[in-house]
Amino acid sequence: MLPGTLVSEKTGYHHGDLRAHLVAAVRELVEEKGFDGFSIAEACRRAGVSSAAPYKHFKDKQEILVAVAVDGLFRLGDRMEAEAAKVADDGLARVTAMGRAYVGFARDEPGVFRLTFGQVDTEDKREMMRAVGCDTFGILQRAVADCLATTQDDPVCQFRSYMLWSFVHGHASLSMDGKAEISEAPLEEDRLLAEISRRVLLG
Amino acid sequence: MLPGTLVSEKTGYHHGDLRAHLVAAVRELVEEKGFDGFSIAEACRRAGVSSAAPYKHFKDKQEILVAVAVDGLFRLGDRMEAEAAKVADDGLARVTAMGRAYVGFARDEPGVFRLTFGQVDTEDKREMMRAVGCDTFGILQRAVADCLATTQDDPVCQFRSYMLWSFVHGHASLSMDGKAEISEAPLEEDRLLAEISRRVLLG
DNA sequence: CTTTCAAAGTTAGCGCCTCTAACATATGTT
DNA sequence: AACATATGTTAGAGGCGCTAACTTTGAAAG
Repeated sequence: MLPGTLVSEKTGYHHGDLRAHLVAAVRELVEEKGFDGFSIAEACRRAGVSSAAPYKHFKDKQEILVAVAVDGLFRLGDRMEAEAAKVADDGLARVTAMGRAYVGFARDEPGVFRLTFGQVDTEDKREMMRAVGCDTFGILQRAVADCLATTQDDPVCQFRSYMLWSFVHGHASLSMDGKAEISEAPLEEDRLLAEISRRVLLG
Repeated sequence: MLPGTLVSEKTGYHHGDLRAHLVAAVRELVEEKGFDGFSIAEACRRAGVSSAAPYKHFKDKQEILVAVAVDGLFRLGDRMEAEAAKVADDGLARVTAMGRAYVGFARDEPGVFRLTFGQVDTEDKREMMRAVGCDTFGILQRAVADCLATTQDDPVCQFRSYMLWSFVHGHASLSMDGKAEISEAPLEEDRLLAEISRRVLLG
């Protein structure tokens, strides 16, 4: 079965697709209770299995969280591409749209966002997150290369892509839980994102 | 006694200054094990008291973490001011120096940094963090106002201060655990920070 | 100097959590 | 049909957060 298709109901003893259901349950719980403060046990109750079941699919709690984080990273990438596809064929506008998608994701799923960009303990999982993160960052890099009329491996493109990423990631993190309101400036988000893109890409 | 002076040894039954010792122990543990994955119980062992002792000083675990976060925010502010004081009387250079201090703090104390800018559950504690965060952000705002030859309450100053904060916060977060290396560009940090200040303040 | 009392420790223990071991049941291959 | 494997189960060890009830201590009040 394709991963991520939550179709099968529990067929008596076996669950059907516990792995995906668990990831979904944990995702919900991470949003509801924060990514500390939730428990695997509760996700099990929600998925209708015993609290030992997850360990047939995951080594430990950390591995489940990584699965949720990877899933989140993919959805973030999809959202960026979708938002960029909506706007006209203008490089700058597309980059701005990606920023909007990024911030929107952080605001819609703060728990997953924090998980995705939080720490990972073990080395192999860090490597996995790095690989998937690389793909997602590549989406932005392509748009920037397009905008600057250069290639993705151009150091200038990479430098500016990273600047954009920093900017948007920072704003997303700060605005997520109201820290942006420390600055009393009335923050029109669209203006901010457009300004950011302009200053980085055309400066 | 001044807060933060960890002098008194345990005098038989009473500890002397358990509150400060606990905060220090938790700070260490948050660095060692991450801010999930550590336990109050372990901090107690390290401070040489029973696992029930903390609850004479703090309502719950969350309140201890807030204390560590607030402490971290103060130290971040101090570090920013110290780094800025080192450089010549040039507004732009000072802002850059503050960025360097911010990123340095994140790299030296990633656990505390994540804690400080992570979520807080209860409303009153969120309010406390907001107040202290406001003070710290004010340090940057003053430097920016100086640089733009305007006042702190000027909307332009606030807008640009926030842009700087986003930028630096984003870079700090991403570089902390190697996510910056996703971009393969050789990142000379000083150049990056200088570029950021320039683009935001002079753009 | 004694008495008293609040502050700040202690032990005991409940309920919940993570994770393991041993056992049970379904599925699919030969 | 028989077996192997994957994926469930229950039982339970060990750890943690937090509370209740008790104890020690230092210091203020008489």
